[in-house]
Amino acid sequence: MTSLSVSADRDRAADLGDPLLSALNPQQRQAVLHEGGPLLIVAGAGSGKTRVLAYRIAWLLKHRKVAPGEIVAITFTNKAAGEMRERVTSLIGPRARAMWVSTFHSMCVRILRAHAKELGFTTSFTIYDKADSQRLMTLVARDLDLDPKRYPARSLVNQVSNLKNELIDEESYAPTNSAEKILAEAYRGYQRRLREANAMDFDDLIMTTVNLLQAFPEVGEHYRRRFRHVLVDEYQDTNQAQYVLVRELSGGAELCVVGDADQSIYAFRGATIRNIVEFERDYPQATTVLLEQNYRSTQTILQAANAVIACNSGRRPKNLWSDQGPGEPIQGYVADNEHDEAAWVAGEIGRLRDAEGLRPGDVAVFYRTNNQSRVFEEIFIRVGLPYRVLGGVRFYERREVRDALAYLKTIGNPADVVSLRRILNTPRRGIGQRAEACVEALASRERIPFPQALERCNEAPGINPRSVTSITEFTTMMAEFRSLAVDGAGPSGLLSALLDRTGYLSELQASTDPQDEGRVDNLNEMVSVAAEFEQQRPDGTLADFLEQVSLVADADEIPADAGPDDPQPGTILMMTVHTAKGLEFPVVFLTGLEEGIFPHMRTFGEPSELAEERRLAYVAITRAQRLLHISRAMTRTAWGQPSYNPQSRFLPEIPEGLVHWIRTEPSREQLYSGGQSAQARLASAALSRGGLRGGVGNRAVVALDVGDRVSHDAFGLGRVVETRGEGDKAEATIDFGSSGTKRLLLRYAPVEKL
DNA sequence: ACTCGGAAACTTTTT
DNA sequence: GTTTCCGAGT
Repeated sequence: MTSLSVSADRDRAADLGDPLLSALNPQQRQAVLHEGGPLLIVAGAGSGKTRVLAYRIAWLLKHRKVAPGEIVAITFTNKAAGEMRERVTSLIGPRARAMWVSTFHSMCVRILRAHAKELGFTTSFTIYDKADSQRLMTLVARDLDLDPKRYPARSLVNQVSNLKNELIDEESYAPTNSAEKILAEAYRGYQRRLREANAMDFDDLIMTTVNLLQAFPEVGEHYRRRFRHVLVDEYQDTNQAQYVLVRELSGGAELCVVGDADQSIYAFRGATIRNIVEFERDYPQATTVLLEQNYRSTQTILQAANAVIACNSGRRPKNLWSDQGPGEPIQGYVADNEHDEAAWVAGEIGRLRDAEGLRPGDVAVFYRTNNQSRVFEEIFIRVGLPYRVLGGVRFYERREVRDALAYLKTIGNPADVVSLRRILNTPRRGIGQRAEACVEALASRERIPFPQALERCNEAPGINPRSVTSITEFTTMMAEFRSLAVDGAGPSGLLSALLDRTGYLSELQASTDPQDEGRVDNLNEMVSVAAEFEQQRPDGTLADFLEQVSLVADADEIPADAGPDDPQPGTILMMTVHTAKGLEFPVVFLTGLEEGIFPHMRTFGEPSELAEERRLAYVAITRAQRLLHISRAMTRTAWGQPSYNPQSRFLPEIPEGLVHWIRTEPSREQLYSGGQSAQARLASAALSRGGLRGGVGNRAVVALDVGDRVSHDAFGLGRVVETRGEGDKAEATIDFGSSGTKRLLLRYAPVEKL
């Protein structure tokens, strides 16, 4: 669209006098008003993407005579879907409820449930998550007598997942070598078992929907006729299967996709950046709108982000800008080690709190990998700063919760063998491996499904009569639960009944393990979740409940935005950079900027993976609104051994003038004089006693020369290849043979000269 | 049938 | 260093 027509649109908006448009900048307005061909909105970080999507939908409903039922808006997260629905509702009222605003996966479940029969499933099919899939694949691999060392179930599941993301089903997969032939066999066995279990895994939800739309033309036609507008959020995160799904759905619709190639950080899950990069080739009639004005950060922060991402080659140039002015410089810190880094972060937060009333809730700490959170937790506890770690073990991944859900799944879908086998002997009721194997043998001999073999367990060859009794008791109990469900017991009633009747709850309550107390709490929470579900959806079925639980990772992990006037101090949020995507914070600490950490060691070999690490850095930087801190540690304990890491390549990519370095790489004199580090200051300030690790960094330095043979606690025997520096800074490059060649800072490395 | 101990692994994870 | 999984022992 030309700028001429933009101004024409603006005039029309003025004519209409609609306040919807006055809150938008010209590019945003163009995106909202665009009519006709496919639309690509390239939305830089913080450029008001969600607002544009919501306003566009509101505009469609209000001014273009589009009915809510003719719109489908697809997101990746439930949170994004919820936010979008809420924003549209606040713009145009409750009419918005008839729209389809959902995640890829829940949209697909909705379609699949409606057509389950055609596909050979019942409407209450079970959705398997990664853990379920892995258990199922373990069964398949055992069936095929695969060596679990050479073909771990984990790896097979991942490979199958990749194939499904490429829409290659088990029939069309053409193996070309022996390893692939094994994979093909595993794939077929896995799909057969899924069908027998009346279950689909996450990737099936997408692939099967595509197959459905393509194999049943009248079904595809139905949805193409229904949807006049298809909108897709975070388009850079779509994989091949989702790409085709969107194509199939939008055949008769106006398509609008929003995304930012520079924020594509999920390639490892199958997302392919090509979908957004090649949008204009896929859809030659496409119009592209570029949103570059940022409403989140200071110009300083944006300049840093722009400079770093510009180092990626082959990208569409984009220049984020802000009218907020330069703001404060970025604060940089080079720490001695990860404890010192954490101490600096803690000290800085304390200082900002005292000096300018910063609330902990305004602060976020980012790191590349989860294990980096520990040192921060330690120091925050010690100095008394309130914090929360995002993204640990999730509620629905806890053992007791999964057990309870497995009961519900087995009740709702008797064919679900993975859930059935999970609870068969949980809590312990004397049905061990031996008994299970006997039933399994019966199943394969009679060529009947496992649940049926369980019913006929007395026929199982070589089974212990005591096991038969236990199994009969178990199957009777499950039948009772099913009749409870048939008689109208809701999920919460069923849950309470089974937790009680199975003895699961009483076993936990009787336990002396302190962890089990929390498990009881979690199960109570589970019952509350179920009760809440019944209240919200009185006619919701057990399958509906299980669907919600399977497709909603965690409802409210991130506390609602408090806002600057909130008297609540809030808590510091700690998370990986991946988790931070889509969030924003007044003050951000981006930590661990070291080669091997960020960018991660595993990405070194692959330029495309390094480019993704850089995008990750870009995402991290653009989360900061007002003040960004960046830091790195000279040495860091990894896998129990200290290692020296040079600065991250991303650091020198930030223009020098933007960063104020509080502390740089210490000179030798400073190292000798000891002081100056945040860790040392914190220790001398006597914030606590005894907690600081005295051992680290105080090792006597071994004098080494090239050619010396050494022994290392972890790496074993090695030979010195090169030495550099002296005193506390002395390093040596040592070839450990099969353990690889390492560069070690001798002050820290546990090496002995032989 | 269960428990304990040693070996091995070990990025990121919206569904 | 920490966690997870498998196998041997009780």
